[in-house]
This record gives sequence, C-alpha cells and structure tokens, in this order.
Amino acid sequence: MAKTISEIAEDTGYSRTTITMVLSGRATEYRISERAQNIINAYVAEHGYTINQTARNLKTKRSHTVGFIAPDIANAFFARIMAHLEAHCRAEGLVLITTSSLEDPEVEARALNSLLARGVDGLVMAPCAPRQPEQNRKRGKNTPLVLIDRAYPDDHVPVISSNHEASARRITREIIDSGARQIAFLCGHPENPSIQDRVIGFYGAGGEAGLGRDHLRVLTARDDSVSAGRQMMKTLFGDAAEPPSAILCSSLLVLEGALQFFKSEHGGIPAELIIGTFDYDGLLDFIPNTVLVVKQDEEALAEAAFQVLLKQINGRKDPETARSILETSLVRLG
Amino acid sequence: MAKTISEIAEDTGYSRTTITMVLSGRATEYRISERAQNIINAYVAEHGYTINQTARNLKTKRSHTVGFIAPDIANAFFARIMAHLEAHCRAEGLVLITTSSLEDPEVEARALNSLLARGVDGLVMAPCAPRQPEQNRKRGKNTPLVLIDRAYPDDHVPVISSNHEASARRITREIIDSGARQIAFLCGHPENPSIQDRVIGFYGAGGEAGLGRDHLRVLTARDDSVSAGRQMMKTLFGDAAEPPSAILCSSLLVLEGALQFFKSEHGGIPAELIIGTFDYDGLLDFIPNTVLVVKQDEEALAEAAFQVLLKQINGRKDPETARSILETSLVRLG
DNA sequence: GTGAAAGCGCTAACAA
DNA sequence: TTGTTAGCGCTTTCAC
Repeated sequence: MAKTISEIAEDTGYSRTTITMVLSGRATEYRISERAQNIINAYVAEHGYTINQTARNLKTKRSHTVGFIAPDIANAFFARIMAHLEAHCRAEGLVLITTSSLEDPEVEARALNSLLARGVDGLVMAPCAPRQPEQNRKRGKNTPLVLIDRAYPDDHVPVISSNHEASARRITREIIDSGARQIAFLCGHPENPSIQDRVIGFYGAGGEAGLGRDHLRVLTARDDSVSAGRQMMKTLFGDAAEPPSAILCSSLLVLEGALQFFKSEHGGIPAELIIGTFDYDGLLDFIPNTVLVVKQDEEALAEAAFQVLLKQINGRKDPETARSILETSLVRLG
Repeated sequence: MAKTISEIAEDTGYSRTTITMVLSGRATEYRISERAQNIINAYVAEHGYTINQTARNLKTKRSHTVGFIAPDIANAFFARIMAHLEAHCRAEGLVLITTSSLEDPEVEARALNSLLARGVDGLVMAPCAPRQPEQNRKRGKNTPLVLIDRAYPDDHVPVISSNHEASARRITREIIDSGARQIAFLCGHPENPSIQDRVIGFYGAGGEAGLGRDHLRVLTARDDSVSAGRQMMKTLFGDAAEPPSAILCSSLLVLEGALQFFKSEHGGIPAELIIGTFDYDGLLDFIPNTVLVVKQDEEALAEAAFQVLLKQINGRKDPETARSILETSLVRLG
C-alpha cells in the first residue's frame, strides 16, 4: 500500500497537513504554494500513494461504505437490485458490502452486526423477518436503514417495495380474461408480507370475476425453491378434482419446479396451461405457453432505496418513515 | 454504535486491557478473575458493545474483508460465483465487497484502487482486460489476488477457470452428433480469452468431424448482450447461403437475442434448431428445442478461488502461480 | 491478575 | 502559506 502521508512528509520536508491538503485536492483552498504542490505531486507520481481509508474512517467516523443484506444474492431479483445499488454507490464514491441472510433471522442478525461493527454509513436490507426490538437497540437508531421489497408491518423505517397486491390483482384478472377458470397460486415462503399481499390481490381479482375458492387454490411451501414448486404441484394434483388451467408462481424457482413436475409426471407442459409469474427472466419468452409476468422495476427500487438512504446519510435525519410503493408492469409473452 | 472499550473501562473501573481481554474471549488465557469477567459481562449485557472494526483494522492491519470485482454482478454466472464466495467468506468471518467493472478497464482499475485503499485482505477478480504492469506496481505485490474465469496470457497470478476449450469441443461434438451440419457460434466480447478458447474447441471438434469453414461460422460482437445476439443473427441471415441447423451461444444474453431474432423475424424458433449455450438457466429446460448446455461449476470455481486466496492471506505466500482448470458438465435438455 | 502506554495513518483546529 | 498537535478506538508489550 505504498507510502503513507507521514513518509511523504518526511521525504519531501513538508508537514503532514500540507501533504494531506494537496493529496485531497484542497491545495488551492488552503493556499498551498505552487512549488509545494509540484514537489509533492512529483513525489507521489514517482513513489505512488494509496490513502489508508481505514485510518481516514477512524478519524472521520465515516466509512464510505453501505451494506446490503438480502435473503439470497444469487437470486436474479436481488442480484439485479444489488447491481443497481452498487452502481449508485460507485457514482457517489461509496462501496457496497453485500451479504446473504439465507432467509434465516439469525444469520441476518449476525450480518447486521458485522456491518454495523464495520461502521457502514447506511444499510439497505430485504428483511427475512420482522425486525426485533433488540436489533433496533443495537443500532442505537444511528445507522441509516432502509428496507426494500418486503414491508413487515411493524417497521418504523422507510420501506421501498413494489405494489404487490395491485400487481397480483392485475395479473390474476389477465389470467382470467385469457380464459382460465382453475387457477393455482404457488407460493414459497408464505410469511413474507409481499407474498401475503399477492394472495390478497389474487383472491380479490378472482372474487370480482366470480370465481370462488373452488376455482382459486393457494398452495404454500416453507421455502422458495425448485423442489418446493415441484412439491406444491404434487399436492395440487393429489387432491384437485380438476387440473389447473393456469398456475401463478411467486418466483422463478417455484415456476421452474412446477414446470419440472409437468415434464416429468405428465410428459410435458399442457399447451393450454397459462403461466403467471412475479419474476422476469429473458427466457420466459421462449416457452410455448402463454406467459404473463409481473415485471418489477429493480432499477427503480434500487434507486429509490438509495436516494432515501443517501438523504439520511447526508444528515437530513427527518425520519420521514416514508413507504414508497412502486408500480410494476405486466408483460404478456408467448 | 454503543459503548467503546474506554467507556466500559471507565464505568467498570477496570483497565482497557482487561476489557479487551474479556471481550475478545481471551479472559482465561490472560487469567482475568471470575469477578472481573462477571462485572464486565454484566455491564456489556446491559449497555451493549459493538467492536469498532475500523479501529481494530487500523491497529492490526487486517480488515477481514475480501474484494470481488466482476464485469457484471447481475449476470447469473457471476452472481452465483459471488454468492458462493460470500458464503465462504461468512464462514471465515470475512466480509465480501463486490464491485462491477462493466467490462471497462478504467472502471476496473478504479475499483481495484478503491478496494486496495480499504485494505482488503484479498481480492478475487474476473478481469476484463490483461493486467497492466502499473496495476501490479500499485498493488506492491502485497495484497493476495486470484483471478477467476478468465485467464489472460500474461497473468503471473493464480487463475481458476473452467476448461473452456474442452467444453466447447465436447458440446460441438454433441451438436454434430445430434445431426447439425451448419453451426453458428455467436460470441460476445471476443477478446475474452475464455471465448477464444471456446472458438478453438469449436473449430477443433468441427474439423475432426470433417466440417469445414463453410459449415462452421463464428460470429462476434463487441459486447455480450441481448442486442448483440440479435445483431449477429441478422448478420448471419444476411449472408448465409444455408440457415444454421444449430446455434451455439457464448452466453445466455446472446442466446436470448438470437431467439428473439427468430421469434420476431421468422415467426418462431425452427423446431429442429439445435441450441447450445455456455450458461445454465433453469428455464432452458422448457424451450421445446433440443438444448445442450455446458454447465460451469460456479460453486467449485468459487471454492477453489477462495481456498487459494485464503492460503495466500494466511501467510503461505508461496506464489504457486497455479492455474486450476475445472471440469464442466454437459447437459442435454428438451 | 491488572494496568500504563505507545502507536496504527489520518484529519482538522489552531498556531505561527 | 505551512507546521504542530491532539486525538479517532483499538491491540499488545511490558511492567507492576
């Protein structure tokens, strides 16, 4: 890590202050002489200098770092959020530290502590459980925090999320309009408030269309995974009088599992099956069936979260516990 | 961030040393009295304590932090690598800092500097260009570094990558065995050595099967994207005498673009078209065509990279500029 | 068993 | 225009 400020000071004969000023670009502001600047710059050009952020952070109590905690960063939705967050951070000279909570509140709590201990300037989190009061205490209500994607009811913290209920309403209506009468909604991780909102929307739209509970099935699984998708389909076919004419899946993984079930147990995906999903993937367009997808705007979510966070970081501490709800778009493929 | 060690010392009447010892779990080792431990633990239980890693890092010259630089962290391949790296880091008490280079050497260099300035203990990088000697100098050959996925020829640094050439050979052979005679290989980002290796494998297998350059077309595009995929197909159809009976795509994005081309310009994907790709996606299985995919083992790549890095971090500085080449698997879908 | 003290590399208020 | 100085919070050697 090259030279330190002290070394440069020693070698050039100037003081640490002078060096700091020119290296941090405040030379003119502090009226450092041309001569001094030249000497110092030349020295640095030759020997190199990389600031020691650790020392700087200790002194300034800022780390120029933001943390991001998501249930699973390999998941395309969170990966995209993260990529956008990272881009915003980069533009502001911040660095993003990402960790997975694996949908485990314990792991999440450890991640939180670890980031707090590192003095992150702010924190974006897709929580996997309602916040513990104890967590609030530990934070000392100091580090700016914004939640994304999931709004647990007790959160006294800004939340950015998609309009899950309305989106579900809309896609359900569209599915019905496309001719489906038996609709199964396969949900991973049902405690997730986003999922609950979607279920409400699902029943709502179904009810409005005159479909009763015998036409609207909601299946849940403990986790959000391919095998959960497969399992839910198995259950559905185990006791359903009538096979579904449409399936609505809470995530790509669940969808994948459901389709695998059709392929392996039924020799293929019924051509008339209407498929609905809440996650976009470029390949969805090449499945022969009618596919409806609620496309969340990850870029907008990330941007909104980042702006709120930045505002908090930059002092405007007004805990405008805003809840931003962003629109989604409905796409029809196939 | 709660109390500091000094505050605890002051409030309990013990010295900073004593506090440090019990808080870092070395109480018995330093024979701190039961009594002192109890008092201190009770105090912490009541008031809370979060270590200030920044201060600790400054003192110990370790940051318990690993950097990861990838061209695009939203890309499923890198997202999976990242998730696995993060899991390994977490298990070792390290934290992962991820940045995108956007395939831009300038951005990459800045990211590198930023991470170095933060004193990361080690660095995993999927480089987007050959390393600049100047970069080596700045690193001062100090921070452990391992490259992943792409092996630029001049790297005097450990590299972990898949067996790109052999994989390409294998999938090409399989495509030919499946009956294809006109094969187009669509490549994004052709300077990428992984891509170059694949092209070699492609021609190799094609040649062995007696196919000449009139049956083996390689198209390239400046970037790796959906639109590049579409564009390459347009080019192909613009001048090809015979339409391809198989397309091999260097990435999912390119594949997506190619398929979009068929859908929009040809009213659909020809049923007999054989599709080959070097990136896996769960939905590939539900495209009606025969799909062959080279599945890279992201978990193994990440693990190998992490182990090599950890070894370097933990002092075994032997620059065993090992190049690990991992096997891939070939999957047939559809 | 416990404490004092030095110092990691940097910033910034204050002096000169 | 430049220098001096006092820490930021922690670890760790050495002394008591």
